[in-house]
Amino acid sequence: MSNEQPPASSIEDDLPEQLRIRREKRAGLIERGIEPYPVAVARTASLSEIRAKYASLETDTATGDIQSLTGRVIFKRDTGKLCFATLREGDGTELQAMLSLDKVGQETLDSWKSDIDLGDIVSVTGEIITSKRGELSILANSYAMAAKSLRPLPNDHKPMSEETRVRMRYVDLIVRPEARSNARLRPAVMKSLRETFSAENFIEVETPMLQVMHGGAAARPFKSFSNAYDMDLFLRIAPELFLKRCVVGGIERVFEINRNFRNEGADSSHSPEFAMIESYQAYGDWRSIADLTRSLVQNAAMAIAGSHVVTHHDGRQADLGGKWKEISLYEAISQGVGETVTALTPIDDLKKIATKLGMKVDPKWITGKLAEEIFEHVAKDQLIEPTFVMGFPVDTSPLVRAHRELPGVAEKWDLYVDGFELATGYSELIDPVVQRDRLIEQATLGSKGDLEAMQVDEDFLRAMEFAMPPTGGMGMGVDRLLMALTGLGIRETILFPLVKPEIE
RNA sequence: GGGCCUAUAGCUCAGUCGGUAGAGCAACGGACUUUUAAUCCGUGGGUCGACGGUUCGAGCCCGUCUGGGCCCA
Repeated sequence: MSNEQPPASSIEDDLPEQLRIRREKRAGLIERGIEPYPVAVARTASLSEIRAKYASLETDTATGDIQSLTGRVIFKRDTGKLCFATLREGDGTELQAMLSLDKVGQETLDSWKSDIDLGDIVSVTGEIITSKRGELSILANSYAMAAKSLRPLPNDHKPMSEETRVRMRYVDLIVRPEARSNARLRPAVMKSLRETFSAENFIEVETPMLQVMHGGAAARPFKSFSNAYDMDLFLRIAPELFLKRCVVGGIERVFEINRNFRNEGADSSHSPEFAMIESYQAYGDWRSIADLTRSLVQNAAMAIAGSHVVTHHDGRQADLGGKWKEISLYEAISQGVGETVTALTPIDDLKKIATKLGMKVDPKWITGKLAEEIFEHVAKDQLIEPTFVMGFPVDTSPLVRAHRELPGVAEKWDLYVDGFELATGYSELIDPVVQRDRLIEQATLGSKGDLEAMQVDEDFLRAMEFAMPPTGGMGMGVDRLLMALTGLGIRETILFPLVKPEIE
């Protein structure tokens, strides 16, 4: 509780007109003994319950059913002796309230007109009727303020700018139907994912987000500090190394859905914090885990769209059904550049190809990284329908086992949908000696200035030395799954994306 | 990292050639017992993102910075 408040006058003087007037109305209510924020108001049913109960009531009908309903006032039409208002509740259901002089009396009608503003939350008690125009309504005997809004709602007829929507999602949720449905889409997808995992006997675990070592992906971490332990801690960039410890311990089918943090740029498909699914299946491999991934995506589509064909917010349809296309990374590169490229193609040849394509080549890129960049340059945009890109370079995949036939290639796929990377999957590297060599190689890159390189996690290696069974593993971005299902940008799939503070 | 666009009333946006700041919704006052983006009459509301410059004069031209968006790498 704060006792120190600046003098009320200094606040009020600076406020814009509409905010000042609403604060004055709040003060006026208190002065007249009316609580603008009561501890409780009458409510006997939700608006949607009333809508369902009287789904087909004839025009100009009185039901005799007395109810107390609550909602936010989003439209107000005051006439001399009969006032109309539209109430809206959280899921977007609306119902009309009517206040007539002969039911509520002059005093109540006047207070309704002067005290109630757009945005206020009210409780109305009265009979459920239909108006002469057929609108299902509650004809008030009385009303009560449930909560006074001190800020005016934005114009309900013009969409808010993208920035305002993100900065004030609470207002976005009040005024924009799509914001409400998007907010409910995500939990529906999460539920579906967990059901799919459960049906396949996968167990959900939670592993550390604050980590002593960061690992499991190529990314720059957020760094923090523990006062109690007097040491640096990192926000995790991936849960991979802990989930593999689970598999060593005998949790043969394991998954985690939780937040990762990467200290990198933000754009329409990257957020500094993002939800990620990771899953490991003992005695599986990159193909079995690809099947699981497809089930997860297709079941999620079914859960929210009732079909494997999903309709994006702009009306475009995307077919996520059936068995998905597979292409080989190096074949795609070869086709894209018009000459044969394999994992054994020397880096100097790759550099020539990249230069010919007009790409800017970072001299720090290793051979595999350059091949991946060339792939993204020539093929990425064409991967609209779901496509598994199979066989990534082994030198950029330090946690993946080598391909059982192709030299220089790892048993790793990336799943592309709509031109972006949705998921990745491996046959996991389980030889602890090879794993150590790979991590030491990474640490060497790190010491040469590769900020995304992995660290040598000795405890992880010790776990591996206790023997991990042959395993398939996958990771999929939840926000990106939402993007693939809806066509929305990442900032629309996340309820409260990071925004820089407003300047005062 | 580079380029382009953008910031004006509570919200969404106009603002011509550099010459007193505009609209719709919202607000305020009034009329109206079947409205539903109600209607009609009237009124008020602005640090034009911030700082600097050019100019007799800047929302507008120039520079720097900040926020937002898009494209490229």
